[in-house]
Amino acid sequence: MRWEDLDQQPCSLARTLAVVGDRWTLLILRDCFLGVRRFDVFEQRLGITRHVLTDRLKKLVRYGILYKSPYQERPLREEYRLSDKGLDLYPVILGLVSWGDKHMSDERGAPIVHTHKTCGLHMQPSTHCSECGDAITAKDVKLSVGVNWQDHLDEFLPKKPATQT
Amino acid sequence: MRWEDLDQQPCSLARTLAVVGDRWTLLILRDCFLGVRRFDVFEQRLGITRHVLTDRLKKLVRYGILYKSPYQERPLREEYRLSDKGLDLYPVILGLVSWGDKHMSDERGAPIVHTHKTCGLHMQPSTHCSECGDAITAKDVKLSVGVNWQDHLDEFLPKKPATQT
DNA sequence: AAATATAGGTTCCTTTTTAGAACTTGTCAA
DNA sequence: TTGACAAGTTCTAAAAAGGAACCTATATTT
Repeated sequence: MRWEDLDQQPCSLARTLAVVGDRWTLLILRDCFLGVRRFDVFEQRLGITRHVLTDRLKKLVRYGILYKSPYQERPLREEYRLSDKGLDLYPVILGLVSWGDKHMSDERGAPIVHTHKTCGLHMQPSTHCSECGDAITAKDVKLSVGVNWQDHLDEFLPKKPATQT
Repeated sequence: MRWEDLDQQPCSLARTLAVVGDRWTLLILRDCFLGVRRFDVFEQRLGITRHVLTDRLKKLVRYGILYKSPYQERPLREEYRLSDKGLDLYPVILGLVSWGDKHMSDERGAPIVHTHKTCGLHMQPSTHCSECGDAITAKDVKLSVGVNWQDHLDEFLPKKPATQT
């Protein structure tokens, strides 16, 4: 299976990872959220090779997460900017950062602090139910197969269920 | 830079990606959240090679995201289970799935439906401020460098700020 | 007793990705 | 005329992943 073929899988996680699930893409997007827009700035900040950077930017444009916008002519130069689809990835980045703050940080604490403009306080993201608004954890949610996907049931559930303890 | 050296970077996103930022790890964890615990079940469901699966499971154990638990002796067999640190990754998975549901799904809709046990409704995750509880998007949050990290400022902010439009 | 099955790997070789450095193109400034 | 700049492309080498066969201890089947 070629990696990008994951975007045809009957799983939204696999489809998302087909786009952002490699070594570099989410770091590129982090820099986008920090305001980086130009090829050479990505290159210097990330230490990524030009070849891979070119490839990843093209892919992000192809999937509509970034778009190219000219900032000068003669010679034509374009910068990369987040589309609405790209901005929608913010909760994902925030989730990853928050997990890292909690589980991977050293004695100096979190490198980046998030300030909520509305209330003015330093915040961590908290995941809530879209329907009732309650905060949720893994144990509060039950997964089931969507009505149009019943024929893929065997791909979702383990073939050999783990023993319950 | 070796990939895993990212876990020393002054960025919680990079540190998190050092652990889960490769092609397979988040798909393995998805299966963990669906109840998969054994080597051969992961292998069959994912179509991953045994070599890479061995490597990723070892890494997840090394970082304390999974732990091995014996389920029989003679011969000793162990299964892989999510630790609390692993369970904390649930919001990340939910965020990625939710983005895929919105931006990568076809006419059949979301393959997996999430039911909130408390309210009984199908839900999408919603990201909120831990302090005031309001729902947030990318535009509601301002990033700044933590007090113990001021000397790394140049690594956080673009060296050549993008022109504002 | 010998052969087969099972779970969880390891080994070996091939293919694909990534790294690292040099080269390209159009334009402007010294 | 030479050099700089931005955004690539091209080349070779190294690292990672894919694919298949082999290994080990035990239990079951023939």
